[in-house]
Amino acid sequence: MTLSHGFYDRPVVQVARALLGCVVRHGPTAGVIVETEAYHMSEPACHAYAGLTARTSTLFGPPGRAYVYRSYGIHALLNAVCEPEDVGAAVLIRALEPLEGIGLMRARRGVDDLSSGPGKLTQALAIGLDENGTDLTTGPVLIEAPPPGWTDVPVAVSARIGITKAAELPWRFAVAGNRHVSRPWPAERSPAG
DNA sequence: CATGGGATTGACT
DNA sequence: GTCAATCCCATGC
Repeated sequence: MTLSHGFYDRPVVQVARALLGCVVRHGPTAGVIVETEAYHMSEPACHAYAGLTARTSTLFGPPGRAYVYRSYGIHALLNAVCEPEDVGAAVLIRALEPLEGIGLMRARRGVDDLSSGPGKLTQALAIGLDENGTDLTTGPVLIEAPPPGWTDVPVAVSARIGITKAAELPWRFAVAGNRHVSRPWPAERSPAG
């Protein structure tokens, strides 16, 4: 079942956590979200921190839309816009566990590592800048509720990756123990050290 | 109009 | 571990 706009009209950190186990679908290809990060206009790592510009207009738009942008001139990264209109916030989809259309995804990628990273999953699902601003409840890119077996998954939390500002915020979420995450999960601190 | 930086990935040492 | 590739956009003159 496709998620409603109301799902996204909540604090972005809450949505980032709730998206774990949900399904991203684009045409014949689909995958289960196993890693996310939250971004909010109140902290400098978020593109919306600079205010409303041509680039960030999608972030400040209504919740439930896709924010797709180009990173390092090479990769397209997929986000889900959250919180009410005029609040710049989004959840970055960082990793998927392949679910449907795996053969097509492998053909697009050319390797066996299909979607364990934000730039990889957009290539596997053929999501590009054309999808920026499209509605995640009507497509072409859809996000659906967790399938059987993916509800109430155990959640691991850590700091966000690959940023230089506000890097200390614990706004990265993943399905605990899942092997499709983008980078090795930080070892949990044990009493023995 | 010129310049600088970035929420990444892949290849190489 | 280190480093280059490469496009869009924000900023400054």
